[in-house]
Amino acid sequence: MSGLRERQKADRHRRIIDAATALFREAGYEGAKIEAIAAQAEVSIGTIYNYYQNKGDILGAIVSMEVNEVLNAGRGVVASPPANVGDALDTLIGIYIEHSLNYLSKEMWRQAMAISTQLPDSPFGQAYTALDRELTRQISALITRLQQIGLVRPDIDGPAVGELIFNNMNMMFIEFVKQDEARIPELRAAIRRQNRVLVAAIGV
Amino acid sequence: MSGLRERQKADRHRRIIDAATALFREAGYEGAKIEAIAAQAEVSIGTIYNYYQNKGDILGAIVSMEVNEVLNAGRGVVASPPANVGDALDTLIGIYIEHSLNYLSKEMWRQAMAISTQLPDSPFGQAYTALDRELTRQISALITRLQQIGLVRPDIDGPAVGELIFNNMNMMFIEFVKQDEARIPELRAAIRRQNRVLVAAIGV
DNA sequence: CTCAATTTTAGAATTGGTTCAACTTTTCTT
DNA sequence: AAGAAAAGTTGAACCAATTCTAAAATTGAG
Repeated sequence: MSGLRERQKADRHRRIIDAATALFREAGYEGAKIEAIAAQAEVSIGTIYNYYQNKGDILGAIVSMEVNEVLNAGRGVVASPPANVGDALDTLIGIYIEHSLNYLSKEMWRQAMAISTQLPDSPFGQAYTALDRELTRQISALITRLQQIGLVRPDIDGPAVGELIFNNMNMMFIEFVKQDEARIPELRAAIRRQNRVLVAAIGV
Repeated sequence: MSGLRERQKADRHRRIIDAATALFREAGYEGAKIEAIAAQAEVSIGTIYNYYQNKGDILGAIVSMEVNEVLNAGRGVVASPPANVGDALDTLIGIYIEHSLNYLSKEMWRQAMAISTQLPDSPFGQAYTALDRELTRQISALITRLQQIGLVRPDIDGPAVGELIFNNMNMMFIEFVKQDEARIPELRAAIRRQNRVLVAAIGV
């Protein structure tokens, strides 16, 4: 199992990701040449393509780590949400949005999203779709939780509402990363406004 | 004004678009090489790049025509909508979705959407964002129209609801084009289900 | 311990979008 | 109608992602 080859492989994986993370941030996705990533990771170009199918998959590995962190952070809110539908949603969405630029620049997000629609069947494309689904599920889970607490009407279609809220938030986030000058507070305010009608409709 | 040069220019534009449309459909976006488009349009590679900044802008020109047609078709619904909030929304959204694959394949949509997030400042990126905004406006206009008719409560925030509905529909459409096996009736049914809560909430 | 099988690496070759400097065509001026 | 200026065209050269194949390293059987 854990022979020399295994350790070397893990080590090379880490070196490639570290090099790519640094270069993507410094030079942007397009600006980070595979040759440079290979050089910085002390690995050949061929090796990179042995580990990742294409440049996008390297970015994908980084994005996946980021989204998983966000999902983790969200679990706390679902477990014990603020005692008010509007605040509960705003808190969860706030976690998603506020974390989003910790490790990834807007340009990296743009590229990641573009690749996931361009190549939906690539490893990263599938992983990204799965992550979106988990985020949707988490929002639906929050609605369900609020129904249990008695803050949301029990006859509400939780999954449908969760999808609606996630899809709207996601599109708003896409527009947000497309505009370099857009700011997080305005994004959150816009989403709150959009959710208001819904919050009024589903609250007891 | 309408000298020889103008006519030649218009003719070359048309030839390039015709060649690209044919080749994109035959070989897919990636499969349609610029060299082949140039050959079929009886124009040199350089000329193509004189008319369009990059390959994506050629696809962009085709997508824009398609979306404008859809916007036009939607105007009729806004002018005289079905006498029921749910049906009105479903009819408008139905027009968008049913028209969507008339000229463009799913693969072409994927590429177009990817490019618009990847290069939001390219001519096509900006045009695509503008088209999305117009679609959003049209949905909001429908809500406003329904308020005038007295089918939607007058205190409802029409623009916010329009954004919510468009953003949800758009994300659903993105997922739809990402899956080659997804079918239009199921897409429409899923969107109807998501909109149901909202429809109930805004109806008088 | 040795060596053949297997896995992995290296980097040169390929590919296809994009750029650019030289050449043509059209238009304008007189 | 001639010549200069402006506008547009051309395709070979460039660049960076990806592919391919020969060479190197690791493993495990005997």
